[in-house]
Amino acid sequence: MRATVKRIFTEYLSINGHRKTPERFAILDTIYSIDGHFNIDMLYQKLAEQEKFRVSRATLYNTIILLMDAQLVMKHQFGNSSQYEKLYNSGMHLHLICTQCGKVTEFQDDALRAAIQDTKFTRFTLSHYSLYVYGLCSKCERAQKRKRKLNNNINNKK
Amino acid sequence: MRATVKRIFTEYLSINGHRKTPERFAILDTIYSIDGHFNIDMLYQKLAEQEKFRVSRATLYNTIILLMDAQLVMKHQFGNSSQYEKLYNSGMHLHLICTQCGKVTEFQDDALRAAIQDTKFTRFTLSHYSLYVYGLCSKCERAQKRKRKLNNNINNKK
DNA sequence: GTCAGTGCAAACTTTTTGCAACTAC
DNA sequence: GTAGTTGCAAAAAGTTTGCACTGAC
Repeated sequence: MRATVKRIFTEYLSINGHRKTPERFAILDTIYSIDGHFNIDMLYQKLAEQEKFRVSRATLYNTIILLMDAQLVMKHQFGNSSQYEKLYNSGMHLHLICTQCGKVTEFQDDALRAAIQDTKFTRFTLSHYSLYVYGLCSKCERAQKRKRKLNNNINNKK
Repeated sequence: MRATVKRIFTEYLSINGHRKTPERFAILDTIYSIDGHFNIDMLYQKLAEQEKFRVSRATLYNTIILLMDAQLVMKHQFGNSSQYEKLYNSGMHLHLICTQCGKVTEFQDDALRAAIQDTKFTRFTLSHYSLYVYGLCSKCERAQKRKRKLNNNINNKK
């Protein structure tokens, strides 16, 4: 897996006339060692601790742009800071987001995946996708119900 | 439509013990006069020109949070600044995003919409959703092909 | 040797926060 | 009258940019 994405990235850099710097490969490798979402800060810290490399934030931003262009990384923006995710061989882009507590969960659903993949677009070539389903997680749903009941009682008494 | 969302918002404010300030209703009304996406800056300017109200950005951010909680507005984050969109009676949350030029297009597909709506989630209550399909628009696809051909020629000559 | 790429810090943009003034209740 | 809201300005958070230095080609 890591070897494969490294090859893809090398090829991408060659074709587009970019240099093959050690920083770029260290970043790619670190990204593919992370499961799930990460942001620039997490990536910065992970690189700082596990690798010998000290890579600046500016370089992280630069490299992420290349990796997105090479279809090796995708960007999400749930919260305040952008979240990224490895893209190669990773089908997990269906998200449940609780509008109350903000918790993000990934889920699997083959029927849904097929429906998206099979959709025909006019004048557009699909490369990848991401679905965000908003609603209430079970915890917040229960809290909401309690709250409503409480407010109804107050309003009825008025 | 505007009257309906105003009623929903009024109810929401009552139930949650928030005040019914003129600023809040002016913001709601302006949002529902906008078609498609908008960001805080656009909303600020629109309010400044069309309404008598001068509403600060802080108030816009505060109110948007209430409107999201009341399920009247949803938030996207494509580019740098957050984009928002009215949510009531609006089914257009399927987006095509060109990874090259960044163009965002909304599209309709009833089969896809049904597939999403019919998906059963465990311990999660769907309220709304948003699908982002990434790829190349026809313009950038053509540009990409030209570029690849050019690079192949260069590499072959080497 | 050359120029793309890097690190650093400053600049910029967007969003959040603190506080005094205001007003819906 | 009294909290919840607002406006303003300052602060914070995230990202981009300018510039001198470095190293891949």
